[in-house]
Amino acid sequence: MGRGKVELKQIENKISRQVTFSKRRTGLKKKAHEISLLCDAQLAFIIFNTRGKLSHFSSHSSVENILERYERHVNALKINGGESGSQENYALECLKLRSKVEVLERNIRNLAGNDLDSLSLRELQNLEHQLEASLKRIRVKKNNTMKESISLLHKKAKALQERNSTLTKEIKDKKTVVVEDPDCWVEQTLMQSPQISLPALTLGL
Amino acid sequence: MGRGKVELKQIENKISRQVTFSKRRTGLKKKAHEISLLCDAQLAFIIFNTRGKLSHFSSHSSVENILERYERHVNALKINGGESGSQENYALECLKLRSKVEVLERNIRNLAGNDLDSLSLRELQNLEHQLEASLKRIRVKKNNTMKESISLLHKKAKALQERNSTLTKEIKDKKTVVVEDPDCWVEQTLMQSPQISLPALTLGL
DNA sequence: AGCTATTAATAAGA
DNA sequence: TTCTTATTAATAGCT
Repeated sequence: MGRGKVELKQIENKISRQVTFSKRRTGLKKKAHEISLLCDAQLAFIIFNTRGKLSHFSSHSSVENILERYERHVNALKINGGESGSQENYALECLKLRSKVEVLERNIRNLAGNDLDSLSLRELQNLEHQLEASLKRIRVKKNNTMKESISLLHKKAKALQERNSTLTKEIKDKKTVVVEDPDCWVEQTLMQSPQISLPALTLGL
Repeated sequence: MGRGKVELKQIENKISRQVTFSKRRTGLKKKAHEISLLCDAQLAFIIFNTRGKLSHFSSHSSVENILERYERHVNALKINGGESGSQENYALECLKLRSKVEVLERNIRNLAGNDLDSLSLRELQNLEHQLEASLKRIRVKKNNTMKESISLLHKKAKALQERNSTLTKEIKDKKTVVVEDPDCWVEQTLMQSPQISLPALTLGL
């Protein structure tokens, strides 16, 4: 919707990227506002531009309120057994969790082949072997998934083909009957036609 | 944009409200995705429908990451003078960190080729491609590290060999002296011996 | 879920 | 940024 189509990739020119950002952000806010009104939905969105400048929008209350609701929602899924945790424990847990997050994030970066400078040769080799093993497992899983799909589709195809032959045969039979009773033929044909007009092999995935 | 204009107020009919919600939510996600791609922006949005059902979308990392970034941003704005809120903030941060840890751990398990059952075929393929790319990078890094080690060792070896020749030559010189002064020879030899008895090529690693 | 007549968003240009 | 306008995209109302 503009003077031409746009490719879905980063706009090279910095100025037009900024202009587009500004325009589309306005559009996004408008749409967000509309859906919240029309459909009685609560929403928040947060957006950082390339340079890290923040904009945000929320339908009803503050962004914070909605984020809190979000957190509650996400955390409600967990059984969250121990209510025993007092205030001090939260502070302590925070510290632990922060360092845990740091470690996990570094692991993930390494698994993605980034931030490798700090690793020794041995660690690099371990990483390599680990990824090779992962890849193997993932490929096995993928192949199994694909095989399952395929055999399912084969079964489906077969069933449909059988149904097809049955129907074809039925048609022949009806025709034979017809020769003996023209009125009946017309009636039968009309009734059958929707089914006859192709139980096309819908092999959807 | 539809068969007619719509008034900006809650849609009375429950069914059409739901349908509109679903359609517009899709549109909103699409637009969000587009702006994030076109303008290199990071964004997250969170939306609850009338009945409190949650949907969310985020451009790059997880919603959690962007929320965290948001919190950091907002907190940086506040002078954060009052320590009053700190206790509650810890509790809130804990909740966020816990869910973040959960997300990260799931990512790591997937990267290790575990817990793949919940993934679609497409997700499996993405994972496969990601790991292939990682592996490539890691191998490049490993090779570079090895090459560096090797050239370093070559240099070291060369230096040691040179030192070796120097020492060998020195010994010969001493022997010549020795013939003229046996006492001196013994003393010198004893002093030199630790070095002579092989500056064995300690090619570390 | 699809299908289109319509309206709305927006790219390019000023 | 803001306005204009030619075009493309989203979607309201129906099936």
